[in-house]
Amino acid sequence: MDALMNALTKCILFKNLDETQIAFLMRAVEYQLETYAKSETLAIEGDPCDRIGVVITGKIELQNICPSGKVMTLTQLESGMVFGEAILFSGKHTYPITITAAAKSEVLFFRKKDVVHMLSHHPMVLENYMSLLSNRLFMLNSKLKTLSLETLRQKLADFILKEYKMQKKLTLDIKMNRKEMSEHLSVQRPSLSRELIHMQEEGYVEFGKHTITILDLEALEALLFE
Amino acid sequence: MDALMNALTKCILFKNLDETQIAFLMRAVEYQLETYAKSETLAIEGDPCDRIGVVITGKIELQNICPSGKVMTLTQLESGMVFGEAILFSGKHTYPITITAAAKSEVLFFRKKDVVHMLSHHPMVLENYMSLLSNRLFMLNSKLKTLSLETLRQKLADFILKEYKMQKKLTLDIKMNRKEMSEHLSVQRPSLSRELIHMQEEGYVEFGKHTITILDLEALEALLFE
DNA sequence: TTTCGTATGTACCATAGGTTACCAATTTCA
DNA sequence: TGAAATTGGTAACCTATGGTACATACGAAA
Repeated sequence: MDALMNALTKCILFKNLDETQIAFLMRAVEYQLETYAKSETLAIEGDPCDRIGVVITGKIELQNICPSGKVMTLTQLESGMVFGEAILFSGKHTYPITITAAAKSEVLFFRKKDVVHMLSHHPMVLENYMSLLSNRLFMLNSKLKTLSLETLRQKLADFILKEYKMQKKLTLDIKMNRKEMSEHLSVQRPSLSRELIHMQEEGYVEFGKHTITILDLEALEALLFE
Repeated sequence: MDALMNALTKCILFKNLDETQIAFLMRAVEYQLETYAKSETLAIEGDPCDRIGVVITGKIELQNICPSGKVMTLTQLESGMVFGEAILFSGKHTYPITITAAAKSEVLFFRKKDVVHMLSHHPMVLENYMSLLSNRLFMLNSKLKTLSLETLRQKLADFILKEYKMQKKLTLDIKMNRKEMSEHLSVQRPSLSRELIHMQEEGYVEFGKHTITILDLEALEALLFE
């Protein structure tokens, strides 16, 4: 039970609640604690879904399994992390992906009615749940914006401007090496090198191994709207 | 007040509530009804946001305004439609876009505390709000998946397979003409024609003006995972 | 039927960027 | 310090697709 409470206090749904409050909530609802062996499947795409899961121990993977059998791992979930929270309240009540245990794992499940009970009886849980959905929406939106950039130059400009917003200085420290950077932007490394050089030649930026200096901020911004 | 109730009964937040219930809720919370002239700005990117808006009359536009001044209209909202619902509960409390009135409009605003009041006092509103966020998440997810397809061939395969799922037959009726179809896939019309022909030559499909016949379903699916 | 307009296919070129191979520079480790 | 491994830049090549212009075919109206 220690591991359980440990995971729940880390869980974003119970943020800002202390152990007493969590214990109180848990006594008021039903839940299912299930154990999975390594490589065991929790659910495959299309399976009905009427509850959310909270990872207590182990490691859970969300995967896209193609008809050809190829597996793409989308995310790994660890102790305290939640899945299924959007399916519960959406129109579609089936898993859009496959869920497997990457290690021996314990998962705590709440049915919709119990989730609703917690939401309506504890304002903080409601707030947390809404934050979870909202923040995920924001993240997706920004991913979408990034993906909708057409040229490598635009992707680079977007990347540089985002760093600028975070670092708030014209000479940016770049933690990644070129390989990592190219993967981050999902382009080829030589293509990245080439474009960096072109942008330097054209006076947008100057770069070193682990720095990029913005020379023409406005021009960079303008690139995103061509 | 007639227009107001008319809009609210259409509003997704109050789905499955009758007028009496809506009126009851409205009496329990504060709200602001504001009027905007055509072209008036409700909020610009970066403005603080601590309330959601419901369009009562008129037409509201969500726009992305570039530093260069270029305006991209993202969506038009009409009577009953909601905006700001994700900002309210996300970590960031500023508008990520600009909002303007495309016509003389009335908008009803609820502050966060009033939204929370409605959510926690009426389970149906809670359910509706969650559905709204969840469904939007799903939509974005599927958009993201579509956008992440790299080649025109993959986009086409994805399009055809989606139609197949909906129409559940191998000979698909295509309502759009080529121009509309190319815009839907955001590619050039001649490029689309070219690729359709290649895919026909290679035995994936056969097509006519307003039909596409799937010849090799598995091969089409395989295209998406290359 | 003829004619005009629109939808569609075709052809051609330009270009971005993937792919690969290679070399130089730097780092790491013995 | 020297050798091997890693990293970054360079170059050559190729393909997908955008862009444009044009031809053809079809459908509607006169």
